[in-house]
Amino acid sequence: MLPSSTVENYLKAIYVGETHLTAGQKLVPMGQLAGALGIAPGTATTMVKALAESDLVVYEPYNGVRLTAAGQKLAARVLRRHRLIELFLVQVVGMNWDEVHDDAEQMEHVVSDRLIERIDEMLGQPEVDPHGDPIPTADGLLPHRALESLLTCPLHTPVTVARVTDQDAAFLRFIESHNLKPGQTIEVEARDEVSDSVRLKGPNDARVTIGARAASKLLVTG
Amino acid sequence: MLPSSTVENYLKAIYVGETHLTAGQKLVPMGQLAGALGIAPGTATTMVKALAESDLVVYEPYNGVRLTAAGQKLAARVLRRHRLIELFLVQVVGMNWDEVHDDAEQMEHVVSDRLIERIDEMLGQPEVDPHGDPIPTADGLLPHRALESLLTCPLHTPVTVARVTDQDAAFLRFIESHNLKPGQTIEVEARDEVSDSVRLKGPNDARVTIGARAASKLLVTG
DNA sequence: TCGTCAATTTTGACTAGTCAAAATTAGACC
DNA sequence: GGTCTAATTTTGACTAGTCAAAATTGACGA
Repeated sequence: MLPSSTVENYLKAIYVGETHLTAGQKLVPMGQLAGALGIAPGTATTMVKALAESDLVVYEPYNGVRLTAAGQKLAARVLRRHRLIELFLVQVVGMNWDEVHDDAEQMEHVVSDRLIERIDEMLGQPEVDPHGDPIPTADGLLPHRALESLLTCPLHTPVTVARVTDQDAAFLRFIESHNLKPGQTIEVEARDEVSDSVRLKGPNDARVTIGARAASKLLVTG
Repeated sequence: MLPSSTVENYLKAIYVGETHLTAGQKLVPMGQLAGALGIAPGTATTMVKALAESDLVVYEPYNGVRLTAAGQKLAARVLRRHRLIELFLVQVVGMNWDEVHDDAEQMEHVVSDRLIERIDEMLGQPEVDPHGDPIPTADGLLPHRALESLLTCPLHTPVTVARVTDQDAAFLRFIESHNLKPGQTIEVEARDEVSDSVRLKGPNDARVTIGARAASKLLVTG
């Protein structure tokens, strides 16, 4: 049976949740899942039990949940659709990268495989979406790149922005207005623990100082 | 409150149903509505009563249902989205006209107004979709063209195909393979009551004979 | 006027998904 | 060990949408 939008959203949230687990953890806590989906905790419990019944997840009461191979495959499929659609809306339709998330969120559940593969073809089998998030392949593999954040990359060394891990529209507009979008070359000039900030040299030698929290969301390659 | 996909589908079906009413009729019968939506008759009754409660339709028990002004506006909006999306998928994405219906059917309920208006702009405020179906304007007006079908147009006179009123993929492929798509110029050479058929001269003087039922679905302008 | 029949409505039941609030549990702390 | 707390699960209830089957209605012909 084909999964409902709701099921797809649960799987996607668990998938993403798993990638955010801190070392040693293997399960996504129910509270976190409920928070990510914006639903009541009890609802998450009920639904996850049903997902476990369908062998899409492994559920350990009071501990949390993780995807089975089948669940992973479905989640990757949804993520693939989401990211291809985002890139399509930016590249082909000409929307801004800060306004495509919601449409992609809806479309990912309804468009046909044929349309998705047509989009993939038009875009030339892209590897990343407009935010630099990797696009799972058609057979469910998520290409992994080892990236550093602006909090950990070397100082005074040119690096290229590769990924922005926050979809908030206002944040994305900030990034864009300071020429910090993926592809741009920048340099970390200084980090300051006390003020909790990072000073950057952007293109055209423009300087910006951003908070550590924001800096952690900008991933770069050397 | 924003209407659910289900409500939108009911309104759309009633809207289309109203245009198919034979002279003198003012209401769409419940059975026809249920048939068009592929649901049980009782379900249609229940839902239509709810729609009446929201002042989207006027419901006369045992007689049928019709849209109020508010219902019409919503239905036209959905139809506009559907047809713009179909044209977009053909024109921009390069899909075939016989394979866009289902995607449009789903997408019409979920894409943002912003995306729709962007599409409208890309396509240059088109008036008709790939099947020649008119696209309602943003304020809910459905441009009307007086068209004749191949059953009523003059014989031995060049006419231009303007609209194909059947979304069935096999039918559309047939039309396409015989060069009878909207825009093509053809001529009715003969009609035969007894054999229930119509003989056409297509482009390149190709001859085709089609049934009256099929002929009634091809609308032309002089 | 009456019966018949097809269309329509009503009824009762079911699924998916959700919440609020009460009950429970695991783990941390003393 | 005992206690407290925060997270989690359970419970009961609700909404939207659906169906099958029984009951009703209205129109039509005899």
